[in-house]
Amino acid sequence: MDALRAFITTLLPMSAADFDLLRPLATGRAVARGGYLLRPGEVCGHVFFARAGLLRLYYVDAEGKEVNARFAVAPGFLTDFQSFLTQRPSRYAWQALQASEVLAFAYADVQRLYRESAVWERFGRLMAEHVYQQANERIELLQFLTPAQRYAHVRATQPALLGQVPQFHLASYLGIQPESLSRIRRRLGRRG
Amino acid sequence: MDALRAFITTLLPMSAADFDLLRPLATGRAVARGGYLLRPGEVCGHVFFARAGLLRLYYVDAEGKEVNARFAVAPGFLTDFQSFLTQRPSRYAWQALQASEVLAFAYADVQRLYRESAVWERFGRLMAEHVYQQANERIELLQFLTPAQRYAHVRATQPALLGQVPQFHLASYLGIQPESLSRIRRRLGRRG
DNA sequence: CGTTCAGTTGACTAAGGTCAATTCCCGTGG
DNA sequence: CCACGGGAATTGACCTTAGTCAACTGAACG
Repeated sequence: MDALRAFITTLLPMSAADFDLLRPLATGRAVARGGYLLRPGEVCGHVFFARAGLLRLYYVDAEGKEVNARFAVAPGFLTDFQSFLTQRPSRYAWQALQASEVLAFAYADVQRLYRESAVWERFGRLMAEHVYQQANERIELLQFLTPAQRYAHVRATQPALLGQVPQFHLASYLGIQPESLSRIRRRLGRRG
Repeated sequence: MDALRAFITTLLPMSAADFDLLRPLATGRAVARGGYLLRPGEVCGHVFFARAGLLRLYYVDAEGKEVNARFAVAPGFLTDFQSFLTQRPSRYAWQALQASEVLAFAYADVQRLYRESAVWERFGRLMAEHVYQQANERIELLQFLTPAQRYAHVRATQPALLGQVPQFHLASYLGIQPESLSRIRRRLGRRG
C-alpha cells in the first residue's frame, strides 16, 4: 500500500484521509508467470496496480498473431483503459511475463469514488491525461520513427526493458519480426 | 455557442447554469485558409472548438518533412493536448486547410474552471478519456494495419475526409508517400 | 493559352518479411 | 559434471512492398 501511495502522490499530493477512501477498495492478487489478468473478449473490470513483477499487454490480430502493445513494470498502474471506460469486451490480454503481484480496483468502486470525492475525480482526470500522454508517445514512436530508430529509442529511454523482456516480444512491440530486430541489433552494434 | 453546448452535452449532460460558467471564457477567432492556430515551438495555450472549417495537425520531423497527425472537422475540439497539459513548447502545428472559425479557451481559464466546478472537473476527465480513446484508435491503426488496410479503414469510417482532404495530406496521415497511396487506390479500385 | 501543382505512372532501390537452417543459451536429468 | 533437449536468437537466401526519382497527365486559374 505504501508503494501505491507513493506512486499516487507523484501524480497528485493528497491527505491521508483522502487516500483512506481508496484503501478498502483494494483487493490483492498474485499472478504466476504465464498467468492472465485479462483475456481477449472479457470486459476489463478492474484497474490494477502492479506491486511486483512484469507483464505484457497484447492484441491478437486477424491472422491470430499476438502483437505486444505495451509492457508494465512494477510499480505502476495497468488496465485496458478503453475496455474499462466503455465496459465493453477487450481485444487485449494482460499476461504476466514474470510472477507478479497486483492490487485490483473494481470498476463500480472507482466510479463511485469519482462521484463521492472531488480529489479522486481530479485524480481520475490526471490519470486519464497521463495515460493519454503515454499513448501519444507511442503514436510518435510508431509514426515518426523507423524500426531501427524505435529500437534505439527504447534502448535509450527504457534500457531495463531490454534485459527483462525476451527479444521476440520486444520485436512485436516495435512492430517488426524477431529476425529483423536481430539484424537491427547487429547493424547498431550490441552495446546495451 | 449552441453547437458547442450540443457537442458538450453528448459527453456530459449539464445544466444551463453550469454551461454558463464556460460562456464568458470563450473568445471567437477566424482563421483563413493556410492560417495557423499553433506553430511548432509555441506553447499551446488554448483549447479550441471548431465551429466551421477543416484543419490539420502536423509534425515537422528531423529532415524537415511535414507529417500529418490528424484532421479536425467542425464541429469538434482541437488542441495539442500534450503541450496544453504540460505548458511546454509544441512540436506540432495546427493549420487551416479551409477557412475556419473557432472558439478559444485559455489554459488558465480552463484550469480555474476545473478547480471551481466539480461538473467541469468531471468534464475534464471525460474529455481526457475521450481524447485517450482517439489516440488509442490511432495506435491500432498504425500498429495493426498495413497501409492499404489503413486507407480502407479511413474510407470506411470517415468517408467525408476523402473528399475534403488533398490526397497528399492523406498519404502523410496514413504514414506513406503520395505515390504509394495512388497505387493503393488503384489496387483497391477507386470506389469511394 | 500557358503556368502551376496535385495526381499518376514507370523503373529502380532499399528495407523488412518469410522460410529454412543453424547456433546459442540454459535448465534438466542421467 | 556432463550430455541432452527445447526454445530463443541468429544467419542466409529469396520475396514483397514501400520509397525514391523522374517523367508525364490533367485540371484549375489567371
